[in-house]
Amino acid sequence: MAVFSCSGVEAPVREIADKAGVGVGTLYRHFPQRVDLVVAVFRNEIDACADAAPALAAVHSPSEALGLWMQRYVDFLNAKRGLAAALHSGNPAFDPLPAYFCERLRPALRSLLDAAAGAGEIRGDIDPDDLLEAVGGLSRSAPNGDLTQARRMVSLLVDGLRYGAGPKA
Amino acid sequence: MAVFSCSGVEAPVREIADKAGVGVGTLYRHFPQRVDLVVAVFRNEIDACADAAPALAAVHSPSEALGLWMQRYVDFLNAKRGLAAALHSGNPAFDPLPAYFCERLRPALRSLLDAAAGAGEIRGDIDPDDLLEAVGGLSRSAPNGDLTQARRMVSLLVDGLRYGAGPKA
DNA sequence: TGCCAAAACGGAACAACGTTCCGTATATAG
DNA sequence: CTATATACGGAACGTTGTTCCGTTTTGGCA
Repeated sequence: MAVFSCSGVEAPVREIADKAGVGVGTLYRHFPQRVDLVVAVFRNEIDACADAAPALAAVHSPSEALGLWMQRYVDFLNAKRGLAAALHSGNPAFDPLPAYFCERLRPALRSLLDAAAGAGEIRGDIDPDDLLEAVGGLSRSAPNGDLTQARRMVSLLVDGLRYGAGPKA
Repeated sequence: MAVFSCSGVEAPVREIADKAGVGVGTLYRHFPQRVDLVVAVFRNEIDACADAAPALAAVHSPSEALGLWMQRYVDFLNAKRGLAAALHSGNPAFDPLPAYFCERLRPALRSLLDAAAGAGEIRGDIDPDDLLEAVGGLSRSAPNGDLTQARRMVSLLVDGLRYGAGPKA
């Protein structure tokens, strides 16, 4: 993961092995192909992002947790910009990743939305998928380094969720 | 071009040289980098597609020429599906290509639109860029081999252009 | 504790790739 | 016709992903 974010997804296997302090043979026993390595890293980061949801919910109010998680999600998308190209490279090894992406992130976000809606802090008619995709579009449209703009837009989006909040159904 | 459409854009340089009946040295004198080769092929196909416009206009009625060229454009997009991934690979050698794409194809389409609109066969408020992008989206959304669907949709689109046609302004 | 099979390791070795280089063949000018 | 310049072909180089095998470490049994 460190090598990927430093030297890009195209970093040589040897460099990764060196950084990990192991030989290439060891690396290949754990990840038979180069692609398996990047898939594993990607799944790992998806998991980390999904797991952040309950963690945030435990120590913040529902709508605060939602807002903080959305920013966390922006970070995730920004870090994975390099991988987006690899995903559409046609390599079938990447095919299951989008499904895993939804499978993990959608419930994570849904739990945050439900909690916030249940507490009457936001409106209740929000589809997690819409939101995930919207934030994706937002941070894709922003230029490379300027993720502060993406943050502002997402923050605006979350405020929008609060606007129509009514009392608990 | 033959090798690219047969073995994909990632075809080895040696294979291209063999197919061309020359040595790799000769190939590299004409195209110093592998990337230059695919850029040249791409520009070539853009030119061929753009040049098809006046050729079709010379032997068909304005709206027929427009419809035929749109189908020709679908073929072009379909053939270049493999290149689309390469274009977004971050290699700066590909940067000028999108501009060239617009520079050549926009006037080509505009001349067809103007001719058809001038003849009162289609409406006159169509933006070439909108159309190019729309067809791009149409043939991107269609599955791999099924370009007959893309053809039908594009044909529908062209019929739509005819719908609002009024007498010459 | 001492030994041995089994697993894990490291890095040299392989194949394929893009790219460079140089000896040879071809063309061109005088 | 010769001399120079240009174009050519393919062997050779460096770097990549991947495989292979000798060595080390591990873990259970006497």
